[in-house]
Amino acid sequence: MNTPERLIESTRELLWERGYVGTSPKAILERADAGQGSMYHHFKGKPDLALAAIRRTAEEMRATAEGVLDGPGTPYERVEAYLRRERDVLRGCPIGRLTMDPDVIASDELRAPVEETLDWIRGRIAGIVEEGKEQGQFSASLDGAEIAAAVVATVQGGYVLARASGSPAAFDAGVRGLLSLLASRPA
Amino acid sequence: MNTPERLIESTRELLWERGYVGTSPKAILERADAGQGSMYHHFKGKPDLALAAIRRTAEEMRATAEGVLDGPGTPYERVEAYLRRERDVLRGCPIGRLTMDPDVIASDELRAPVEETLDWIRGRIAGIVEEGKEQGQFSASLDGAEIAAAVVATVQGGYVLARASGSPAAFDAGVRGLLSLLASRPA
DNA sequence: GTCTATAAGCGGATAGAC
DNA sequence: GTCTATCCGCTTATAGAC
Repeated sequence: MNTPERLIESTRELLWERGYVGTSPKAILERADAGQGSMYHHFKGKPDLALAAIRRTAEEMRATAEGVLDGPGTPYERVEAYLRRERDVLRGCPIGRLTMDPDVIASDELRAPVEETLDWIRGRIAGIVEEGKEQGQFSASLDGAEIAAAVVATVQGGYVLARASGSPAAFDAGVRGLLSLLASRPA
Repeated sequence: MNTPERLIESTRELLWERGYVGTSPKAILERADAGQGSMYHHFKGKPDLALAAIRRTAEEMRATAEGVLDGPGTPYERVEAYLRRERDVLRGCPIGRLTMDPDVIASDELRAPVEETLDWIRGRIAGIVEEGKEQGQFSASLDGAEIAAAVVATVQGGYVLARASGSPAAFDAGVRGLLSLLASRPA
């Protein structure tokens, strides 16, 4: 792996573990086994490197989500597959965690990939729910976009509960709870 | 307000805005209009002051939640009141955001009030859902603890979605989505 | 209790040699 | 492209005067 590549990968790891504010260029350089000069040669600075890292993580996450949402099965099964997909729960969401980073939120450029990724997933799930409504699997009274927001929020909030308690159990409980609601056919 | 009080309040504000990693003693002192000496006289250091601040915020949050969950109405209405309660959505949850802070999660002492608060709210809602099951308002097939996890996760994740998009709309959508599922009586 | 002084190291970056 | 040197301000304290 070449130097810019190692820098981006190290930054991705550190952003995931410690967030933007908690990640220093020095820590990145150590992990990438690169020198100061290399970093400032390939990138304008910390925000520029972080942007490259965030964009890549966003792209990867979108691909992973699409891989699950595009799978076979009924609309319910595809949403279920998204919710139950294997996750490193205690590490949290590498994209969602950035929303708690004041410097990321303060920068339109850094926030953009975060917003786009979460918006895209919500839109994708909303479409699947609408499909399910047409097929009669979901009640016509449901709103696709609202259900999608609840689904994605349950995942993002599940990470919060899991990290608070130091165990993935709460994440799994939330997912099961939401699925039990989604599965009950309305009268 | 006396000095220790001002220090705690300033720390609470900064932890909410910038998290633990993003909050420096210097910033606290400036906001509290206190000197270095005062802070180290009243507190052992940053972690000690942060602990006092987190404990107070946790206590306050629990009281606020209890105020809503203890209110009048059916179980559904009380859960709805919790979900719809007025919130400064774009500021995020002052307790939940701490779970994304590496130094908070790394410290059992700092994490404890976070865990206890979220656990307590989940337990409280779980009880209300079980009440609703007894009264036939909720399906007997639902699990109180799982629904509670989904409810709290939707709130916590709603903050993430809202902050990502820079608008409270996604938070509200998630809440409405969950409520629509909760309201549909199963066949 | 509060103030000022002092300190070792980090954060984020620039400059110029190689 | 990468390295070392250098920079200034911040971080997180400690020490001791008042």
